[in-house]
Amino acid sequence: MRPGAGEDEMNAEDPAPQRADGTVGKALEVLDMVADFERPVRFSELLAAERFPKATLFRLLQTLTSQGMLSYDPDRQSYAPGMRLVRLAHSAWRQSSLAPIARPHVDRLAAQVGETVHLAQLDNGQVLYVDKRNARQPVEMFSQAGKIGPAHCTGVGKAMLAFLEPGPLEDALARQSFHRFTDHTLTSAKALKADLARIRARGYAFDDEEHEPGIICLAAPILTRAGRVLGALSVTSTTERMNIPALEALAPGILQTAAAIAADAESWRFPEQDKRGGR
Amino acid sequence: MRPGAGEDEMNAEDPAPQRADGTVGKALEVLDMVADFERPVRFSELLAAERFPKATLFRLLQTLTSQGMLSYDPDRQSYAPGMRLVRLAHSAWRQSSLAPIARPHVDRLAAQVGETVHLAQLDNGQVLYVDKRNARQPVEMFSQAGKIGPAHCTGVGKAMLAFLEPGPLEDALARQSFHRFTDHTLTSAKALKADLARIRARGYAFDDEEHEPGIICLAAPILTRAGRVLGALSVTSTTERMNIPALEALAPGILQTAAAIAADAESWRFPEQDKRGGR
DNA sequence: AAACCGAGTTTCATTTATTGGAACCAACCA
DNA sequence: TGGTTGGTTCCAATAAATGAAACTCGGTTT
Repeated sequence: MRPGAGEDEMNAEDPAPQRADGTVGKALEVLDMVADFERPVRFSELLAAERFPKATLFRLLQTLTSQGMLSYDPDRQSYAPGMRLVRLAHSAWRQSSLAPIARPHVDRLAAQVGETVHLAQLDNGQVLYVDKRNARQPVEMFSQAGKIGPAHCTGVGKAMLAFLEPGPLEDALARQSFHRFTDHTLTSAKALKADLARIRARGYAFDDEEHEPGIICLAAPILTRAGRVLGALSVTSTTERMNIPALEALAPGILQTAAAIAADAESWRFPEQDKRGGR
Repeated sequence: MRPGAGEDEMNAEDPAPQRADGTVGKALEVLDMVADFERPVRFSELLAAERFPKATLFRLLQTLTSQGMLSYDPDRQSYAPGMRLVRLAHSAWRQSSLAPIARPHVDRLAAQVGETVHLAQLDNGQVLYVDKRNARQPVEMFSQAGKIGPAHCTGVGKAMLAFLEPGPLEDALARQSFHRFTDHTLTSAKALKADLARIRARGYAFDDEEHEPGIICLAAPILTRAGRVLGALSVTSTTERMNIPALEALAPGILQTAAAIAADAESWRFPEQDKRGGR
């Protein structure tokens, strides 16, 4: 089994979502659980929320804490994601995300259109924002990079879904909540697929107030020459300032930027540096 | 053994640095190793760099990859930190770091002094930058937040070390490389301790070109009322634009900001929200 | 004050996953 | 063709994870 390969021919009917490779998988599941709470969480809350037996959960938490992946506040007796994650994520962001490569292009586009620009990637069927240029105020750091969002009702999400292979697409669709955020939200796989077909034909996606009322956006996928989805790029505005046709006028610039990012990403090779960071 | 507690009375002579709780520890060690390379890394490179036997390392990598903690590029046959880390770090940054609480204060200070401002915390004896305000251009995202640096030769590092308890201090000192970056770098624990005493007396630290030539900074610790080190705050400039006395003139503002952050951090309690993110 | 409680922690025999030496496979040289 | 490197798989030995139950410790209740 090659790690990266996207197994097409897995049994289509595995009962449990077949997570958890051994102990490490469980530990990471706990880690996710703590992170999902978005606030310090107590042992008993985790215990209630999870299938692990007391003692097991306890040891898992201990291990993660002693490893710095979680931090424990003895006063409040609560766990929170630890700073080691931030350190690790720094590396991840720098070398696995599109952000460093795309930065100059995103900067240019943002300056050009004067609206908010998002750069996103697909992570487990969810949209993961990896960079953002806010028209005015300085970038909100992590509060945006690292944030996840739904794919079924965002421009970047749909732009990426539209160009997925059938296998990964089904997988991603299965992970959508299809939660209705607004009147315009597409709330079924069928409706979404119809839109995806249009997006594929058109080359870019709209979000016409599907996620938040008053917020519209145009998004283009970032694709390798071979057609693999790398990410997506979007320009967001409000119905007050703009409308869909006005956004569409920006499409050429956005598509061009997306293409430029794709080209850079593909030609990118890591310099064969041999120096190690000064630890 | 309470997870968070800083065991004072552990046998002072454990031979190996006693890492690795079980499998999870090993997996995380591999993760760190991959991250430390700061570039995609091949199986054999990791194998050479590490004590794990081939098969073990292989399985560890498989597990981490299938969990999304690493990404694997089949073409180049190389591993890199995965996007799941970015997602997790987002949570960590938001709730475990000082950054969200400190933001308004950091903003204000940055506007006031017109120089680069850093917010840092101590992570395993290293300085971990959690936020940054760049005098001019928009914030460099992760490229700064999540970055680690040496503690022995940076303003924020020394400001934090100076107010550590003897136990944690010794631990942190033992982790310093004491690498000489410039002529001014303090390269021994003895010299550093002398400086820490001055810092403790003075209330703030200088970095007088100890890390980079031409770069000077003034840093203040962020302390709880009880005296526990939460982090540090610094204003950085260049010898071209400023000098040490000029920086010292900014000290009151920096100290005041640090105090304000500490006060906010201490009064901060997480709102007892019960809603969960819309997964 | 004694009994009770519930959250958190530890123990220990049982079960299970991890381990790693060795064999294997597939390219790529020479 | 035969050697070599780089990566993957096997499987019996082993070490680690497991989880039911017992325990501890503050704070309640009766």
